Amino acid sequence: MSASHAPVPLYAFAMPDLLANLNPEQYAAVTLPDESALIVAGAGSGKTRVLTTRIAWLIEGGRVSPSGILAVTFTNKAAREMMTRLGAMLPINTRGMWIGTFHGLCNRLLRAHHRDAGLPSAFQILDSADQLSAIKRLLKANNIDDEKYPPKNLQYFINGAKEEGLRASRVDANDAFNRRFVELYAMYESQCEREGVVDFAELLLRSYELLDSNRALRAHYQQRFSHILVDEFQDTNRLQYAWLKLLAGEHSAIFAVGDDDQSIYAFRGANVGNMLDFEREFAVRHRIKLEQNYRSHGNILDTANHLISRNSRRLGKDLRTDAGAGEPVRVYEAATDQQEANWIVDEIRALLDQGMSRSEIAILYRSNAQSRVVEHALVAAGVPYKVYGGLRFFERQEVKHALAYLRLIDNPDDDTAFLRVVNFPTRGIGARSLELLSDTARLHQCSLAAAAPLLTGKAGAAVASFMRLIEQVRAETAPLNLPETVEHLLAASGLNTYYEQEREGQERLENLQELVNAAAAFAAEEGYGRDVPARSLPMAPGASAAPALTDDSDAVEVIDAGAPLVRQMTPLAGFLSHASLEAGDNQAQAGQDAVQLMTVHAAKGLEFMAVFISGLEEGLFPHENSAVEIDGLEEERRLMYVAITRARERLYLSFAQSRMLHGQTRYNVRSRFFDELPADTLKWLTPRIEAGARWGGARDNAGWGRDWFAPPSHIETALADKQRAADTGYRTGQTVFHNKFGEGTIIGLEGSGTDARAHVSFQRHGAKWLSLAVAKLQIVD
DNA sequence: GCCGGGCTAATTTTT
DNA sequence: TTAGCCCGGC
Repeated sequence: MSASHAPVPLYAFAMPDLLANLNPEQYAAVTLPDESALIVAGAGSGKTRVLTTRIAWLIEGGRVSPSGILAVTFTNKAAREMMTRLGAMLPINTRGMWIGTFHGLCNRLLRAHHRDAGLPSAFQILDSADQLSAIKRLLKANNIDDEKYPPKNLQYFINGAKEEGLRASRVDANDAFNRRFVELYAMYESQCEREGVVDFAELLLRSYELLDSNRALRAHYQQRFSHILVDEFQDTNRLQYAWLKLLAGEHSAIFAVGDDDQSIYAFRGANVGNMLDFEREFAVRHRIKLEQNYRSHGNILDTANHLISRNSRRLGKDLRTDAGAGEPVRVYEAATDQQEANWIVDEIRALLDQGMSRSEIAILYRSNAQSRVVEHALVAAGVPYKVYGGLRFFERQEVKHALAYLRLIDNPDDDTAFLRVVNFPTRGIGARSLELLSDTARLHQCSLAAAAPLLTGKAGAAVASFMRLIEQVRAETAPLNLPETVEHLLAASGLNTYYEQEREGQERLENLQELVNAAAAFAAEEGYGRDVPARSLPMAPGASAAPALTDDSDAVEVIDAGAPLVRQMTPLAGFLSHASLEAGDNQAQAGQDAVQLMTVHAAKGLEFMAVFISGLEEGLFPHENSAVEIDGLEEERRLMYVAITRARERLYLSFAQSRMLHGQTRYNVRSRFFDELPADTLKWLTPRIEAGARWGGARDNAGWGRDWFAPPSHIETALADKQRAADTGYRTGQTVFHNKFGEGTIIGLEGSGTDARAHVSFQRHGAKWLSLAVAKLQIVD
């Protein structure tokens, strides 16, 4: 019998320990009754601690068994952290618990119920790059002009639609261009279906639909997960919110933790509004604010509080600290970006001399391109540094090649994988042969692998020999465990030989060997014995195939009584999922103790003793593109807020009068954020010159962006006429022209009057929400 | 099939 | 400025 039916207190006597050292707000949050609650957790307020302690407290008090918990995060790192901390608090095995990322948990769900979800048992996950190449292939196969329908945009469009919960059949299409997009979306869906692959958004949407359409399954999970805990709630998109709501049902309690002031991912679909929707729709009675900050000194917090108070529509929050005021926030104005970089390096050297370690120092910037100057200065000064945001392990080409072979072994219909390695290493299968093959496949509506035997002639022979290779590797690896399978494949595929002969192949070879290690580590971590073949399900017969859950309640029991659901995956399928869902470390160089360089976005969730925020110039930070985005300036301000609150003791702000950008010297004005910071926490190292004095005339905050992107007057006039003509004058499906982003299609409209917004899918810039009052959109007929 | 020149575009990013 | 992509030539 599963533990879920008999929750038993584990260590009742340990409870005081668990709750010791919590401040009153934290305590209140952790010990809330069994109903939905919103925890507004400020930066550095012990958010993760509250989340994990809440879980521990629920389990310990016998309110729920570990299997009744579902805890969801956005990143694998956060999920791991939660499991580690929980494991330290309670003597339980956290591995079997449903703690993971949205995508990871959805993957688990779909593996367990792949049949009900309409997926093959060995379905594979496309990462963004795979998805893009699948889309390119789709366009090519159907002779579609990729100038007119850029693959990137189609990808954006498809993912955007999925994240709104919309299948192609339900997307609005009013003009020919838009209809074509929807049509391509539908074709993409059937291509994925045929190949047995799902993209990231599909994991979410598919599992949402699975629960939505299958009453028994839904009831089962709703009942099972009586407590759902969500981290970084402000980052959830609409589909994730809907998914949570569906899973919670009528009776489960959602413990949502988030910070509206740290919402910086609107551009990828995050909807802060989910916080208020949640309060309303779940009749939340408890909103608890965690405002006690354990990270930063007073001056730093005051600076952050003051800045963010400028934002409207906040839930409202002021961070406080028991630490003293500490050092003032130092501000430096440089003549050039190079001088700015040199100053930063000088200050860093002073900090290092004082004994601060390099890894406690971070240099933050708004966009990646800004790292170059700083890197130069660091190299010149001989200061070791680490840049975050490079290629990750599973994204390296040699690793992707190897994974493609593994995928083919598991699922030969995976055309993305097929095309990636059919001629790598080269085996004389050129573009001509592949064209023939893909024509054949299209004709028979089948995968490339399935079409291979139908191909005749020289091309047919070459492809057949490749298929024999795959077949042979498949047979040879049947008895092998996961790392052995990878090892064998590296040899049999010719990848090893290829990189051995390659002049600069040494590092790639090492990465391939590292892949074997990663496979071994994965197998060990998941508890697969060395004798478990990579493509077998180590379960009792009968339970190996996930029972199809229909409206038969007996079948539901089988799942609960069986082994953990993760075992519904073979080691290989699990490893491939792992590779797609967790691309690995995001750091370029490995260096031991190094100064940390990253974008502000990448710094979210981290903290450092000393933080430098560089490039604080109008157009850069706040970024000029944000000017035309809905609430763009407020999001930039939140971004600045996140940046400031990363610092524990030292905070340095800097900007440069001129900066090399896009090969040209740009002359910038200091960021408006300086005018929004409190004067008494700042210490100007260079003379502070009042805004406007240098450039003549005050800046117009209200018209953020208006001057910069004013379209030609004839467009403005035409637009004004149309706006006067009827309401906003826009409708979805219309093709519009934007002065900066070019042509796009309106895929959604919201609000009215000055608040009216349009969701526009641009051909070259992706989908953006634009304020109709600010952005000038010309209707193209 | 590979190399290199020319063209283009250049926020932020996890899964 | 520079990185990535495409196309043309060998």
